[in-house]
Amino acid sequence: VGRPKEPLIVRDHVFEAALELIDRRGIERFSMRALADALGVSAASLYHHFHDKGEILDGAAHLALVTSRDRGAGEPRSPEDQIVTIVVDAYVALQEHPGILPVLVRRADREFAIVVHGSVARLLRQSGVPEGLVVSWLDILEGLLIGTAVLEAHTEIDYRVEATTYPVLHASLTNTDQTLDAAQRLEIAVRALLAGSGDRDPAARPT
Amino acid sequence: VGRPKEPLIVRDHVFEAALELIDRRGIERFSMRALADALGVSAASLYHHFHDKGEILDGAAHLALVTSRDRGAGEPRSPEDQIVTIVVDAYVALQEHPGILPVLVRRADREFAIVVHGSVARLLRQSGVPEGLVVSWLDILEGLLIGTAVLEAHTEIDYRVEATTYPVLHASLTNTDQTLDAAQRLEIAVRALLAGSGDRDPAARPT
DNA sequence: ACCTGAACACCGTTCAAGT
DNA sequence: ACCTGAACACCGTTCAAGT
Repeated sequence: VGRPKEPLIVRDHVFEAALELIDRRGIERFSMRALADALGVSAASLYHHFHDKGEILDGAAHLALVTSRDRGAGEPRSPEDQIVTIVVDAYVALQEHPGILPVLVRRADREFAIVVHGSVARLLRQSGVPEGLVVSWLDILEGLLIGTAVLEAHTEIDYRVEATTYPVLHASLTNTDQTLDAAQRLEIAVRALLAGSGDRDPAARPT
Repeated sequence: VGRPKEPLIVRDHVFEAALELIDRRGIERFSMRALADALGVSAASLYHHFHDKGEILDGAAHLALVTSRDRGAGEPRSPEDQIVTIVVDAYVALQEHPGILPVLVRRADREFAIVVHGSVARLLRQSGVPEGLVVSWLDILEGLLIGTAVLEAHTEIDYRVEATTYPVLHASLTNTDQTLDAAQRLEIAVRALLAGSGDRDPAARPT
């Protein structure tokens, strides 16, 4: 055909279509041709708007992360509570787009991270983490967040455990009354980490 | 040609060659043809020994994880110290094969995990974690481990942070005297988690 | 400037044919 | 039983050609 009056391809629409496709059919079946089909254009024309496939994946990943909700602006809360809320919210956002996880694992999205890091850094300081360790604790929290999302995206653990060889593990797997889901685990892990984060500089920590 | 007297393809050799190739040139450039070339056979013949590419990737991932060292059998140590050693050792093993990480993210290797889980489960019990929460704490530790490895495999953070918008983060990024490397972060994170893991059942925890 | 069909060099996998 | 070359249906990307 040829050049239309209005461009057929809009960057943001492409990212949305890509994320939608990845969420619905998985990253494995996502291809430039499949995306082009969904958009009603040819695969070749996508290269007029994007450098390569990676740029589209980055955009879709960014989109998945940015749609994090913003609850908890209610009553004043402790810095620890606020950090927990931020981390758990980010986890929920990740969880809603499990297909995009492999992309995040290979291509970090630092543009997103900076917003979260900015506020969490301040909260960490408030809760008594010394300035020189703030970045390290940010990395710890981010690692826990990503790892939790990655593990949860796997199919459930279903390994056979012999009671005689691994008695404790076997008993624990059988005793599932108190088992926590991923969001609950993340919350108590973050609380435990924050409780331990002040240990190195107790004087800076009120209470 | 035809059938040789001795089989040309041995499963374990294939896994070794695959891991070596992935470590050296990255998962992106790893293909059945490249692997076959390295082995001096044809790509088609690999399908006589493996169901598909995924089976080979699983074997390579398993190989990478199994080569975890076994230090620390020296003087008797606290359960916490032993857990720290196991987790950090597993991290080091992961770190030595960063190319295989994307494979681990998509395909969990539970056969490996069970060995680690068996001993860590026992140690968690010893350090005061109630039976019903052992599996949850195993998941937390595993999430932290995987997330730390994933984050570290990325190129370093190099984002621009404006001092006026994010004063605390900016100051912390500038103050790098105390910054910890990934293994150090993992160690203090695991210690903080273990310290917090007993809180729910303090009676079970001896001092 | 923007989009297209056709082509290039790949890829995982299958299969008839060889010994 | 084990290995092969050739083929199939894909893939990301490029490019001359169209308007």
